[in-house]
Amino acid sequence: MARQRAFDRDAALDTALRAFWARGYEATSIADLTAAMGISPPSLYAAFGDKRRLFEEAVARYQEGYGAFSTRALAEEPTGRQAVERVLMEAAAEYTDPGHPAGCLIISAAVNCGAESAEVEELLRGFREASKDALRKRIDDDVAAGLLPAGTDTAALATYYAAVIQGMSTQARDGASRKDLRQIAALAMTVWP
Amino acid sequence: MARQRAFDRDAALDTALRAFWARGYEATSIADLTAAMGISPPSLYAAFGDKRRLFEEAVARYQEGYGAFSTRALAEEPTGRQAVERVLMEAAAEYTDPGHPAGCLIISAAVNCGAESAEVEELLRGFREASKDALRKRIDDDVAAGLLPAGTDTAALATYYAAVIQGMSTQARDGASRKDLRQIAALAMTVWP
DNA sequence: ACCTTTCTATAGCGATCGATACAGAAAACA
DNA sequence: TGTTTTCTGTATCGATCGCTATAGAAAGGT
Repeated sequence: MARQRAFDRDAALDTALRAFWARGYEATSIADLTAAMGISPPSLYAAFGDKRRLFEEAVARYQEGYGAFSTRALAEEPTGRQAVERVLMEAAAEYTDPGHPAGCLIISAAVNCGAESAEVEELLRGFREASKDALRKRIDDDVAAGLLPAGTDTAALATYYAAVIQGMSTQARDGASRKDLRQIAALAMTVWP
Repeated sequence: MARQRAFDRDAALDTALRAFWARGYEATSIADLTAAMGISPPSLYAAFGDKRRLFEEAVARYQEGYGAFSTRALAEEPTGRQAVERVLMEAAAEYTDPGHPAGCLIISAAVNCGAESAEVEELLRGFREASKDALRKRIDDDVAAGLLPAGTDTAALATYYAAVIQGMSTQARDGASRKDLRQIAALAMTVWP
């Protein structure tokens, strides 16, 4: 028996996610967010807590949506090689999709953080490390399956592909085309032992 | 016939450069800078103009100092291949030097900028594009010298190596070791045609 | 129609942002 | 030593930061 919310919480969260994606955590002010979401500060705080929790929720939504291609590729492809190749190719497509900001939110949204939001930077850093570990586990599978020679330095390979993906995100934010990123991905796959 | 500056302008600029390098342009406040440089705001403004000009001067100093290894490598090595390999190997060393902040200032100091400092972001973006062009010109030399087959997509190679370098910077800022970066560099060189 | 509850918008909180007005202090010249 | 000039620190400017107190508006239950 009470008044109900006048805005679509999910749509507002998606708008906030895109704002953080485009400009980063600290550079996106509450005023920017409320203007983009079409609501006033008290509505934002009532629905999402505070700026940090809104960001964390936006990151979670990103991981389940725009950024889920990576987890899907690693889970669905039969071999580590195919999984890595698909991650790279889908990243090339996703990072240059004109329907949303360029690059990867996890990689680029909390790079320049002051001391007060160092924890936000650390949060994304943790997700990046988790992605690298996921790559490595999948490459380890190929060693276990005999598709890669025993003794292959899978950690080095995973670090290499993580770096390539992060470079692709930076290139995309600098204006590289989908074709540019596909060529990076194709060249990076020639490294596979 | 007047009072002279009580602080070392060069040392203060180096301190500011390191602060920007560690936290980024917007996240480094005037209060942070004056505290690190050991001077008061009026002294900073008298010596360097304003925050943006101080940053631009810090970037110029970076390019002539910590970041000059890249220009040197491209100029001094006899072939494009050796030049690119040396850039990657020296980047691995430089990005993880414990004597200064990790990674590359040009790549990481102006990623999350608000609308008001978009020009700063654009400045570094331009330097990144110039670096990529310099890589390409050096790779073109190898095609002209017959070291690479005619018709080699040198732009794609340059974009690839630029992406790898940017990924190395991100990895270094995330805590990767010098050995990690050397392995990325070595793997990246196996792509060379 | 009334009451209760939760949403909404306006306005403003203290803190910090980049940048300065002001006055005192120090160095080179007379 | 006195004058001039520029540097120095304190204290503060208006604007913006993240966030919230307050009061009015809207929706469900009776």
